[in-house]
Amino acid sequence: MTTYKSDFLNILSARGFIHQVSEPDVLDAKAAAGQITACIGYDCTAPSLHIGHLLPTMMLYWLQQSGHRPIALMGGGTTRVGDPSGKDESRKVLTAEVIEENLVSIRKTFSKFLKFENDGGNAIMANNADWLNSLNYIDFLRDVGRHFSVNRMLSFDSVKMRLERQHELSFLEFNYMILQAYDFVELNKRYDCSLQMGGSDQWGNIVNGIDLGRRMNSASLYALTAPLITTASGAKMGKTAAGAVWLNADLVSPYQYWQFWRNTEDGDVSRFLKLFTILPLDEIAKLSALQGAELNEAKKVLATEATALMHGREAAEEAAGTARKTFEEGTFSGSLPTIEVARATLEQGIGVLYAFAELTSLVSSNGDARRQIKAGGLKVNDVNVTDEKMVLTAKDLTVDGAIKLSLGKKKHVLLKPV
RNA sequence: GGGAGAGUGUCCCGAGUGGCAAAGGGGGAGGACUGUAAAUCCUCUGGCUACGCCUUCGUAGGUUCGAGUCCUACCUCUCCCA
Repeated sequence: MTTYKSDFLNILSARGFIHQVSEPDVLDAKAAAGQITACIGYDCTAPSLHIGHLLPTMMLYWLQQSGHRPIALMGGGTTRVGDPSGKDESRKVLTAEVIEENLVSIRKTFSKFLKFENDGGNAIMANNADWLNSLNYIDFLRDVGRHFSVNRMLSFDSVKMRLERQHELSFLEFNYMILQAYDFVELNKRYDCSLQMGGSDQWGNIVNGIDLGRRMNSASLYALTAPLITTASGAKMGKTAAGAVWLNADLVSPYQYWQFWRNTEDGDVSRFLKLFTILPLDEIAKLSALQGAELNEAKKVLATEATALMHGREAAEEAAGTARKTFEEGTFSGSLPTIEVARATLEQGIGVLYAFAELTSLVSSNGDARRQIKAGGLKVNDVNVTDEKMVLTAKDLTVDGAIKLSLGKKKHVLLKPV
């Protein structure tokens, strides 16, 4: 591991955030000498960030913690274009309204990690729509476009992949890298931002910005990218059956979020503790030394710490408690996901198929419910369902006044009469 | 505008060229084994009021006892030429 002079790079390096850095020595000296300003760009393609955004966001966190100034750049303008990097299909063009809604929804997430001015900090929230939307085409081509060589743009991976696989790459998307490069230069002008960070797939885009800055303003800009995180078994991180692991609590509850981290593979625990929690490294070292089944303790710490960072300490403890009761004590906690049913409906009796497929959506259809029953995957109050004609009534209410429906070992929903 | 090719089970990739919901893989789900892990093994992965019925191969028609497959028109995409 390289040793740096600046706290910032030392922390990132020690915790495993660094994949590539341009001119590491120069950047290090600059960060050691005084405050630097760095930015990370975020798409507004969805109403919430997901786990994949967490890594770059943690870099902004450490940046601020080590005395520098972070900029969260919202892609209100660039999202209207669409980044072709890493995608072999054109993205649907989003309307300005949707982008604006997404932007507002995403914004809240950053205040969990960064202190903005209204919160006594120095972090900046920028939106590239502020300068991109009003660009004049001809002026832009003359000022910025002339610095780009199409020959070189064609050689970038994001472009090459589309061409090689004979997929369409629209001129709109082809311009994305120019806009992102321009963003960097603009942030440099406005806020003296000299470093852009991002995932490893952003390297090409960021380097373009560095070149453009040098040509337009003789500015010295730097790039730092984080490694692409895959799980120990090689899968891309952050996808579950239900889709992406979102950061907004209304899309993925703190309990589900906690579960996501709890189910981390053994081989990832140490790495994830360093990347996704802010625990001191010596403590992480201790946790990582645990072997075999004891590693589960480390996973719980990982889950609770990561959840606390995102959803607050209280929600994290509650999720941990719910998990403990559900998995270790065999009882259940009222904070499991709950579906309410009218008491009268329950009095009349509810078919199991209906309960699982319609009420709780644990399974996707009656047919799916039947299959799961056959496979022994459905449980009512921890007892396997064997008869698909079984009817749930008030008699099935436990002492806690609810019926616990389970799919497999991990997914539980409470049915509560009201 | 001219020429060539592609669109299949609504998660993805992909066989299928007149006859059974349509091979195979990935991904996913459940079970077994475990530690709420990984690996491995087994099962499943269109819908329903279910020994039957309905819906599905880009869209709309047509030929046929029968169409993913043949014909016609159209849509979308890719490549080459202009």
